Amino acid sequence: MYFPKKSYKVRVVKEDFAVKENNVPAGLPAHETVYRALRELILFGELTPGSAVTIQGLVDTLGAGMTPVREAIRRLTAEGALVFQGNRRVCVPVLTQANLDELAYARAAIERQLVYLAAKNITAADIAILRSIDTALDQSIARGDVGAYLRRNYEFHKTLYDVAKAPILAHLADGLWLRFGPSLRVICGRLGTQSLVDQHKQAIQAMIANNPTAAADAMAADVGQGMDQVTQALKQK
Amino acid sequence: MYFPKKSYKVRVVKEDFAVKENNVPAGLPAHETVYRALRELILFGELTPGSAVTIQGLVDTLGAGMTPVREAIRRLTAEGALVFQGNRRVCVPVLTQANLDELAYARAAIERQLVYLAAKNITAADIAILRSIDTALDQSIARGDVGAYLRRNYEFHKTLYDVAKAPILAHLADGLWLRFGPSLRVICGRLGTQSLVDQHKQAIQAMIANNPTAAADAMAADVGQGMDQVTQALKQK
DNA sequence: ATTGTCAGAATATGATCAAATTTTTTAATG
DNA sequence: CATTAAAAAATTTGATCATATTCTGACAAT
Repeated sequence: MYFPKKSYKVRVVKEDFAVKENNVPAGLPAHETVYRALRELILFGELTPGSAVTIQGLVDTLGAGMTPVREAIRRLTAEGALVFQGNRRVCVPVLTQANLDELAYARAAIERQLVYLAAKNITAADIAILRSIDTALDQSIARGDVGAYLRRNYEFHKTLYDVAKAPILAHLADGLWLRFGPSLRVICGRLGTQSLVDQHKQAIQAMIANNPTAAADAMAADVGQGMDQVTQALKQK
Repeated sequence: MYFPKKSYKVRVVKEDFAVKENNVPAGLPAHETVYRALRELILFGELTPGSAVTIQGLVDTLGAGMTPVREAIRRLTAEGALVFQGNRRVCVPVLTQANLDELAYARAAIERQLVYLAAKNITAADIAILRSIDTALDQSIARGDVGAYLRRNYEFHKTLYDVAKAPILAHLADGLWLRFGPSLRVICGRLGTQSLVDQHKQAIQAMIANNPTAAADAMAADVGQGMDQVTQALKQK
């Protein structure tokens, strides 16, 4: 006889102090949870370029099993957010100037098209959302809150990707964020939020004016500015 | 003092009998081997769009353990070569017309820059290699050998990526091949090699003439032609 | 149609073994 | 003796597998 519910309940009861404990699949599979956590660490956390990422370390930190951790690491390695170091170790990549040039080209090309498509689809409600994110972003800059700035900025771009309804291009763009995110984080942490500029308001204006090309140009310029900041900071180091 | 090389050598000699034993990783880790095998299956094998990919199936087929298979699948999912279907199933994605448009844009943009960079680096020896690949490619077409054509064509582009010395862009381009490879394969299998055209010779001429922009344009056109063929074939289905 | 049951596939864990690095020990030389 | 290079042990971490548990879709019975 087979009683899946029953046996599951028994298991939970047996460890019932652990109702929302770690190893009980709340809703998402563990490998997905670990992936998201590690992704956050890379984009916004303390995982700076050069940091070693160990399987055992994540097993301890996140309280997950080996297999899910392993899968999350492979996924992020495939996306370029982590690199193999020949021996079996994995770390957050350190970008060279040539790497940054590649990223700048790719980001400009992909982001331009995404914003072009987004501008053709965009609704008044979407614009309102973008505006509220941009306002929060400005406040983060004024407050000097680097972490909040990084998240808001990402959120702004990500919202446009959603509106574009181009899943492949959005996935590519997301992968590029993962690659230069750690470097951007370090730079901003060093320089603060004072020197930060963007083209978000120009892009919003162009979208309101129903001018996709102008919006695309604005965001391509925005991306270019961001990459330039990283490049400049890298030179001075 | 610490000399990793030395101690490594000693270790290898000590166990040198266990060269190709069963669960002893001969040269590459199992997860890497499985990844490459699965990648080949997707690019050139019988894994057509829509095919289901099961963990058990690969465990049986490739004679590997579950964990390495799992890792390979996650990697290829992150690269877009496979997709999750919400429930725990994984399959080779079926591309929509919109997807193909996204891919056409991304491939043209990335490939153009890669060829531009390659043309600036290229040596006479590289040109000779490209020519020999292109000759073999033409012979494959004449023979009507679809499998060989696909491999040669990939090899031609891949060689240019190497010459470009732009690892991030090359990785992106590689990921795009994985996405449209299965569709290309199906189309070629259906239509044969008769209608196949490319811009390889024009690109080679431009590189010999030391004209990176012309070479980049030629290969962007080549990519465009390829994507058009897939688009046309998809419409007729 | 709804519910219950089941087989099969996916998820996840911990154990085990192999590989890489650090630390310690040993030996040799000036 | 001190210094330093090599070897050996110890530690940490990665790779793999066997196994237990959970989930899903299909099918049968009402």
